[in-house]
Amino acid sequence: MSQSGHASSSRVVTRFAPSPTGFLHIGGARTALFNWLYAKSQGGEMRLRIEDTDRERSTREAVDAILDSMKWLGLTWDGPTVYQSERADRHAEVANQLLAEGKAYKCFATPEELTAMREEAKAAGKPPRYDGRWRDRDPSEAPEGAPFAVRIKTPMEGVTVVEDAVQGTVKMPNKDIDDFIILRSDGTPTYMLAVVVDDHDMGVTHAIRGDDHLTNAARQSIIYDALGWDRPIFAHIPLIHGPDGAKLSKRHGAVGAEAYRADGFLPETMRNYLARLGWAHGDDEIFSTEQAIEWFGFDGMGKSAARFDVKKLTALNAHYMRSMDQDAFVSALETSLPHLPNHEALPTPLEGAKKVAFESALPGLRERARTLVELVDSAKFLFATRPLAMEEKAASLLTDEARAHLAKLHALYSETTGWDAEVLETITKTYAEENEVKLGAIAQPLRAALTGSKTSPGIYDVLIALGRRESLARIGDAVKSPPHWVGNG
RNA sequence: GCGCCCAUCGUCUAGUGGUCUAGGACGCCGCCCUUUCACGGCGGAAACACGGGUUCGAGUCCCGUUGGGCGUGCCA
Repeated sequence: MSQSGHASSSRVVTRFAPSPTGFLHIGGARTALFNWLYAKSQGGEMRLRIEDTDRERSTREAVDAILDSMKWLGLTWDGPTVYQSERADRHAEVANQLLAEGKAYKCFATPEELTAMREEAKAAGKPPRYDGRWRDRDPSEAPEGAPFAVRIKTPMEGVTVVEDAVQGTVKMPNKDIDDFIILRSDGTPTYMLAVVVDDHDMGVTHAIRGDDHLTNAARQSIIYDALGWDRPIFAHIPLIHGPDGAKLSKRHGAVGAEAYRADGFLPETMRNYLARLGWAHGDDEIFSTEQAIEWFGFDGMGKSAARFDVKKLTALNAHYMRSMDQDAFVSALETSLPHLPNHEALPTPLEGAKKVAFESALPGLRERARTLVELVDSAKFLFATRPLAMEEKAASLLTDEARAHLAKLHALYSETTGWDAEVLETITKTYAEENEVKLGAIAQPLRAALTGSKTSPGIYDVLIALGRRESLARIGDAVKSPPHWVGNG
């Protein structure tokens, strides 16, 4: 194991260190994004470390889910994935070193003792901290073979100062930090020790994480100091809260990143939205990932918690839905499709005439859908089989009068040899003018006949996407049958 | 309880002592465009938590109050 001191190189190394106890939390996704953006912006690298020292709660499924979500979001990491649990020997080694140097000590207090200690302190109106009862006691006073945990000796006086890239100078009185455990009685490390040792050994130069860790930074600094190691630069970013300002939790809706994929949001949207939450580059709202990398820095970070706003996320997604180039969009759709609840609405594999129809309608569909889920819903009419199921409001458009118009239009459309938007528009508008009816009085029933719905892309686009044969057949259906039977179907 | 952090429209934010009668975005309302729905365009309502200082001058600096968050585990 490399002991080679702190990084003397100027290469930036950030890291994302989730604990695998569930899916990738949306807050975690943003932490990962910031670490990634900063590493990229500095020409450095981001490492990934799975903090699975709590064997009880860590699962393989959770690890897979987290990696899967990161991949979806396009957040790549450098080097091997480090599993903290595999480094237990190294952690114990460091704890023993501290023990040997007299900077840590064995504590033989039992869990019951500790609980009692806390309750007494609480009852007396004092802070519930470990009282240091074994700090200066000789281990020989403990019962033979009694289990012990290793605690670090926190300075009794003074303050521990953390220079934070986001929060500024933060001072914690040492009297308020107790002698916390670094090695459990079963010989495994606690989070506090493992983080310090791993960040050091991995050459991490910047620890960018949620500000729920801000007070931990002081504790970790005490370990760094005891070891004589340089601390990384800490950057504690504000947390994401729910719409009500409280900690983001299940009751606010989706908290897992993968849920947003299932809801039809694009990775581009997520990166842009998450980056904008707690960080800003002037008034820029919509920016590419490349721009974010170029602009990213701690000076753009805010200090206060931001509330997660699905409405704004949706609006941003709508933007990317219609502005991405077609190839990138199709690729994103294919990636997300299996995760969408309504994915069965699209034929798989999508090929031949269906593929042609879909791609033909796609620009018009994208313009109107805010999410991939909405897009898939709106594409259903393309693949519907005749006779079309019809929404009630659409059926009501097909009055006898409207159907009479459609019959004549059907005849006109049948006569034409070309089947392109220009020709169809000319025929339709000419018909409307000659018969002195508003275009809407024709276009709307036509839309109903073709899509079974009151809303759709432009009517000529629909005609084109459906093709001559299917379009004429659907119009014919509407002409032949009174609409009410369809609505009751 | 104790410690730490935070505080501009409903929400995300711009703002680094004078150009702020506070700007942008989402959302909301109205109008226009229009074959539907969207898109787009135009306009509108909407904020410096409160109280003291410092200063010629404070959204911007300091202190306090209030409110919110985090931490206080042999969880991470």
